[in-house]
Amino acid sequence: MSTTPPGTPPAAPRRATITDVAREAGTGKTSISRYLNGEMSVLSPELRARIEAAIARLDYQPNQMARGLKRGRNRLIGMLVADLTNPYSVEVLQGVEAACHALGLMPLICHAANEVEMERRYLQLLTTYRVEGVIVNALGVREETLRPVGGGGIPAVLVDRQVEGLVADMVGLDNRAAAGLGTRHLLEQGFEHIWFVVQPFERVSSRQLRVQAFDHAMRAHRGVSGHARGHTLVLNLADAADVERSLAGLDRAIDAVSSGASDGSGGRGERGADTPGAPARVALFAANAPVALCLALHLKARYGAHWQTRVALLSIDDPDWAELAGITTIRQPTYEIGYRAVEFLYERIEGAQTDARDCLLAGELIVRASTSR
Amino acid sequence: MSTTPPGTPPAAPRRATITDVAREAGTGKTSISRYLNGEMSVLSPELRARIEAAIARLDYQPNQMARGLKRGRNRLIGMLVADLTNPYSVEVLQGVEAACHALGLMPLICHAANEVEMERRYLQLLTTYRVEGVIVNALGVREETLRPVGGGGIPAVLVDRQVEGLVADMVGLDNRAAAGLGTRHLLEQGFEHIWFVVQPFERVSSRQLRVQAFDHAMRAHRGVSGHARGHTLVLNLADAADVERSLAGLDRAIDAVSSGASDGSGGRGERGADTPGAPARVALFAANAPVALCLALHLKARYGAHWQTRVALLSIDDPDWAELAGITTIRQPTYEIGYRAVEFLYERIEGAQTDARDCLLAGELIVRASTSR
DNA sequence: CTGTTAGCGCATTCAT
DNA sequence: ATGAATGCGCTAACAG
Repeated sequence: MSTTPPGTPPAAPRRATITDVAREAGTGKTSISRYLNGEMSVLSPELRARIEAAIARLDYQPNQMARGLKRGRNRLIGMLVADLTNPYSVEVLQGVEAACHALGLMPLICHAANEVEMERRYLQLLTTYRVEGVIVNALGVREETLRPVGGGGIPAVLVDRQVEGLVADMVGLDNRAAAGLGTRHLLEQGFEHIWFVVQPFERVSSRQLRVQAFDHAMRAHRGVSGHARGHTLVLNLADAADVERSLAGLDRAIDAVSSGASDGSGGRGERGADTPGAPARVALFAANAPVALCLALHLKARYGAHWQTRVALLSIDDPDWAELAGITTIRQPTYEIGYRAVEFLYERIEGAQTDARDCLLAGELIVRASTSR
Repeated sequence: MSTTPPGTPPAAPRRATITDVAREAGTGKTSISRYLNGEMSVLSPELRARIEAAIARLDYQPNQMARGLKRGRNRLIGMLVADLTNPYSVEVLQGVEAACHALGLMPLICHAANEVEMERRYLQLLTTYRVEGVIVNALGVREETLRPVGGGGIPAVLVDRQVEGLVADMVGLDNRAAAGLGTRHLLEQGFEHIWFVVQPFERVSSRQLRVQAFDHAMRAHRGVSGHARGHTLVLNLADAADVERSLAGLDRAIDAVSSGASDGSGGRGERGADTPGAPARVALFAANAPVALCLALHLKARYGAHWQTRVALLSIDDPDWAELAGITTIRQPTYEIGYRAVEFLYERIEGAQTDARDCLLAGELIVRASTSR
């Protein structure tokens, strides 16, 4: 017969289709379809058994593409990630995956690698694959390139960053609260000069919010009791030259502060690692993990392994190496961010018509050695 | 007319189809299809212009699903990643993406989060979406669950790990060479006790190879001049209790070595951070970054910030924090691994019938403070 | 309960 | 050079 001998599955040259199964089971395609969609109550046990057998024999797997084409939904959602290199993104992803899993969705993950052009390309590609919705954590998307998405197009929810001009659900860290939390921590620790270091804003709303909140907290402090001073430094990590320039400036500024207080060892500071005479009074507040890493590497190069005794460091984001390096951080509820994003998206896919919602989740301060005096 | 007024694209409730475009352009669907497939030579400039206009007006985007259904290939490939948390994976991914981009493929990234069950699920899901091939970097897939794949099924290429019983292309680090390289480095540095620390083998061939190469290098050394001793420690990172137990054992062993040479402070070793009297003669060789991080964290907890003066650490994989922590590593050519994997896969998708090939790429030793004496 | 029919959006013969 | 017809694999009315 045409039945495949049990021991030797000669690797089907062509995947079986629903028609094959129908023939094999001696019935119509409809019944097969019904079986696939779990409409068991409407199938005689006898038929059902035959179908089951046929499916097994043919190792049949329904073609999702075809199903999608027919019913108009393919259970695919797009997940646009600006930078997978950032542990934050990976963690969010885990939440997304878990939620998708739970809701029967399949996330199509697109990694734009910090390239705005890539983001555009992927967004368009996702559209082309007719994803039912997208979760966007992008660097440079503008309202226009997201036009097909969001509004009248496919549902979208933003992660971490708002997109100007686009009304869509958003879920992310409560940036104001987080930056305030961090700033106050540094103030309480008695640091007198605090630099908030952040990447160029591009279109990333969260970066702006964090800076603003930092400024706000600094001002509030000055109003009360403080004399601490806050500064902002923009660091374009994508541009090595710019980074070097900016860090050199930062170094000079730090030297000025130090010399003004203890020894006058300004200039290029020849690894003053072993002179903890002048307790650190300057702190760096990194807006996210990549920035923090860049700063830490620089500080280590400049002050040696004991750089922590010279300048304090605090970072939003809590990468796994923070513990190892002993860096105080503000951990984001990444997993939950991802999970909620999918939930929001799902509601809209299912037709919910609510206004755009914002879901701001709180960060958690994790104090380590880098900010203790 | 039904033409949409230029200024107000009221957000198409339903995406335009090829039929819409045909109607809009006043022609048949065939011509549209030809236009989409770049068969320009066969279209009158006049018609071509009309089509272009219609497409623009309707913001038409061909439905990839439908195309795929028709022509039997959807340009989708699956990329199964065991653990995105491991920077190695993300880096490989970048290579994969670049190659896909160049070849007109769309990678469907699946993150199994170190769960064998997930791997099975995703593999089956990919099959269901009729991907044209898969790149597999999995933890526990067996030949059987990969049966539909590989052999007679869809093309597959393995990354980093071989799958027993499955004949498929493989690309990854030259593990033997890399482990040998690392071992010899430690030997040259004069370390006398070296522990190779690795996660449970599961079905991961690369882990076995690394251990073997380590043993081999140690034996070779003993044969010549050495008296250094090599040990192996299996660390199940997924099981906190096991980790604790194993590390405790390691601690005792290290203490034994130390006491045998200088002071006899065995036992629980109360943070001997400030007794650099006994130069480190023991080294830990981590089989990959997650293991290295685990070890580093433990050492730091036990010996304090100066743990590096007590025991050396070397790791395969070169995560970004290695530089910060000053850990010697063997960097894998991750990007290239990903790129090559896609190239291999593409060849097979295009019908190449070569035997299974192995592509072993060399690792690069990056010496940092953690292994200098 | 079960089978027949008619498309989903597109690429492809095959005519014209 | 162009269009009409057919079918990819599947679901969703409609009949029986």
